[in-house]
Amino acid sequence: MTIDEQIEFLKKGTVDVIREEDLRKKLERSQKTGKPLRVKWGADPTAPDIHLGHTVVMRKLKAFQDLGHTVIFLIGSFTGMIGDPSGKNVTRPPLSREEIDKNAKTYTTQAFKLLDPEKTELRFNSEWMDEFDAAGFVKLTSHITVAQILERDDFQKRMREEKPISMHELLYPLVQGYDSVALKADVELGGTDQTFNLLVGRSLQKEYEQEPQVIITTPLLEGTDGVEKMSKSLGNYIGIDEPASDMFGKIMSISDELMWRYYELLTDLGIDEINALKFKCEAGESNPRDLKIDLAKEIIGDFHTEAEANLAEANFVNQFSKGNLPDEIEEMSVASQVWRIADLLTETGLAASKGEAKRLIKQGGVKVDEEKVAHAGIEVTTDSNRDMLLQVGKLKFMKVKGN
RNA sequence: GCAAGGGUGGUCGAGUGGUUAAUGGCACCGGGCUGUAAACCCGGCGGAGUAAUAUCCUUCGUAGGUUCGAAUCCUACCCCUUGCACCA
Repeated sequence: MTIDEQIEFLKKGTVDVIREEDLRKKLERSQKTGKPLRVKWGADPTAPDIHLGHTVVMRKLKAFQDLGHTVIFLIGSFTGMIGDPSGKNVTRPPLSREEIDKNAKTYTTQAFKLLDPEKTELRFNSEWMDEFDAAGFVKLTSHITVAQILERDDFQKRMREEKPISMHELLYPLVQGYDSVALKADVELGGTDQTFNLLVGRSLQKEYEQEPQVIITTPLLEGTDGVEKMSKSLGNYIGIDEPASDMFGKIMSISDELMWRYYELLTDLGIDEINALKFKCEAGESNPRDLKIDLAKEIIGDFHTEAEANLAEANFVNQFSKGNLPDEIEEMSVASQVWRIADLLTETGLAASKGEAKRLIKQGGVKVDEEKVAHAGIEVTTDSNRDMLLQVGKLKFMKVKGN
């Protein structure tokens, strides 16, 4: 690839590259000297579950690796105590060494589903942050001004709204920026919410007389609801270690509109290819369901085998397109007795409370042995000789047997 | 410490004595429709109880109190926020 092609390749699906000339310079030098670029990516050690949202930036890191560069996967073992200021943060209790190691291990195991371990360097920022004494740290803070830090959008916003900003929160961007100094990073990647922090890295590197890093930001992926950004706490995420069938189902349930966004940010298809698909879809030549199936298989392929992806598809078609029962249904045994149906639903956990069970029945969402339950007064008998099939809605199935 | 504002159901956010288990949005759940677990439409969304009603219980930071009746008024306490405090 020529340098121009490399830049195009690296720019796809990003929001900002600051600055492109710097990137070109670095790429050229790397090509000439054969020395790979050091591409930094930082992660918080408190939330080791990677979801598709994280993979947007990870895919970009992979792109760098494909060009021969080195990814530095930085675990913010020190910064984790602060938490990136978002307005709601409070100081977090420091994690123990063991917890951090454990989370880091989970993190890397998941990350290496996409990244090449051979070209990845794992680091922790407590390596250098723990070295600081108070005097040293004060000295570090002297490299940036209050005004510079307060420029950050959410600080501005909180000042305007008279919301609190704790002193330690101001330190977060500073420490993250210093990490770039310590690592001599050439490039740092992050979501658009990281722009400010990444820029601090640039200016600190200048302060320390290093060549400033190039900053590349990627969009924040919307979660399955299509509105909020994907996050675990909002429950709108698709985790990358979820079973293929779960991933398949979740991807099929995103809106048709959101599908395009996922195509753009979560697959290797080029923009032109995606536009072609979109065009065909609008022209009625292909239907969104099939495109969504392709998308699901494409994404699942990154984290599971092809066979698993195909099986997930087959199960989906079987269950939802054809309305058949799923292949695998959870089994459970309960006391052999006469049950009022609502009691059995709560006993098996298919309903959280009797009130909910009755509501579900009233709304026509409960079936026993594929027969709709008419009202909550119905009684059923469990015994050990046969399985009774309970069904709540379209997704919950259970075989129940007396013991 | 002083002054002011605030703590409501998964979340955001109304509500300042009585049809308030508490408007509305979001999330979520069920049904309908469909080429999709999309969109759209309808319904639900504290617990117990009933076939269904009835009924009962618990809930608006905590604990008391006033009242026939309180998320709403009073008292104390806890927590959060902003401002003030020196130079004046």
